[in-house]
Amino acid sequence: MTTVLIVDDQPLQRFGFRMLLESQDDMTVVGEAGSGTEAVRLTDRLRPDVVLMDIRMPDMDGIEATRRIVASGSPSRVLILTTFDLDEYAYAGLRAGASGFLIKDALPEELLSGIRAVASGDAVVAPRLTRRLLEAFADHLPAGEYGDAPGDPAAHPRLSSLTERERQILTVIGQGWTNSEIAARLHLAESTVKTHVGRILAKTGARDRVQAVILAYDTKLVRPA
Amino acid sequence: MTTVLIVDDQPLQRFGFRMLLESQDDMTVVGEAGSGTEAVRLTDRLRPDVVLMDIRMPDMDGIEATRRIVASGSPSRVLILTTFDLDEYAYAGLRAGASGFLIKDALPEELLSGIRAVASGDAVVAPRLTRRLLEAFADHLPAGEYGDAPGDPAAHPRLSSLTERERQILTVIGQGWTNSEIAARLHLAESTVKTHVGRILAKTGARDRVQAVILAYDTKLVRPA
DNA sequence: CCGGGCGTAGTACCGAGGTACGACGGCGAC
DNA sequence: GTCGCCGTCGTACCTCGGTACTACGCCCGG
Repeated sequence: MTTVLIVDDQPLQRFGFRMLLESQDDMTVVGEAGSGTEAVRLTDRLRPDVVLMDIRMPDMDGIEATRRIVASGSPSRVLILTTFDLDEYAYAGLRAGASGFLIKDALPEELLSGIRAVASGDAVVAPRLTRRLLEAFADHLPAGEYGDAPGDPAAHPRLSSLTERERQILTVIGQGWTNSEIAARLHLAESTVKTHVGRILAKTGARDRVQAVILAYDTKLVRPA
Repeated sequence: MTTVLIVDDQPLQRFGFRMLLESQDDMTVVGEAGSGTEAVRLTDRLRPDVVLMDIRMPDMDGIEATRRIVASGSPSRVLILTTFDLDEYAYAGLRAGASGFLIKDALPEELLSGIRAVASGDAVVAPRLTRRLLEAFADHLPAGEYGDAPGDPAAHPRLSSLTERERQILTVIGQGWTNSEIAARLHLAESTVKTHVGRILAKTGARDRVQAVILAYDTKLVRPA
């Protein structure tokens, strides 16, 4: 039986979670907390398998509460659950030692399987966040036996307004391709490529493709050979 | 409709995946590949939304194939799927630019939802791996600045034939300056700058200043901001 | 002294790159 | 439905970059 502590400042929200969890015969809600300080205190006392932690709370937010719970050496694992998919939250939450990070728009089944995964010692991150986390932390991944890789786009402020397609075009610009080469290899008209390039320059503030290349390197969109 | 390319050296395995995917009315298998080289070729030709990539294959493994697909600027996203949950594989695969990494013991539903997540631009990692990845993140987050070895750019073979002046010009090219800017700031005529640039391109084999910029970064003549 | 590398400078030419439009189909949000 | 974003394609125009070739003064080494 997986024991869960629900932490959220909204009673209605807690109620919904409780109903969902109690409907599962392998889970039980052992307590509820409405603030960070209460969460820390109850976790220490109840020692639940999983703490379902909201972020935005009065008194002490979920990140800080997570940090204290983890730092206390508690065996309880923290699964952060929030309305917001802001990167900083995920970043901070995981740094604080959370075992997972899900967004509240997740399907009920996803939440349940997430809780089970966390309870069994695994970890989960909402797919929407996983992508950005990987991008942000690809640099810091330990090198495997396969050596260096060309890495992947980084979520960088100057690139944030680019569409997926534009980021892709910028990548190949960074690899030194001419417009006509880009057109040929991506099966596009050169005029289309020019349109994309123009928009990339406008959005990033780069003056020409040379500065776009520099930007691509600086943001680690492309990497030195 | 999500288009998928199945890459696995075992025909029986491919058959199983095909059956599973084709049973979904929002997915279609557009091709199969039995090796890494074939995977790269077919991805370029078929441009599937998702490439379901096995790791252990003859000829070229899935990691290298992933690296090439991503480096080519392809819009296709790679979801690595393997029997082994070895960390190095996950690290290498994600560093290679994969959008996801699942283990073959996953439930069919998990595979399907993973494919959908990846197709929609998100990313997924098997929970069993997620935990260790997060630990790796945590370890490497505070680290940050571990600089590269000094390395004298001048020693690089492609730069060795450049004169001091040419290396200087190449450096400022690498900083994004136009010919006229270089002329103004170095108190030269633009024609002189053009002469230098032309010689630099000839000596280094770079086709244009864009490739010269890339060369400057690759040889560490200039470094990311 | 003279050859040769180097840095400087010029002219002429042309193609690639970038700008400024306009246009259209698809698709998701409202 | 309708609006707006995205990706696509087109035309026209002009600038910048790169090539080709020539030329001159400097300094060093033979």
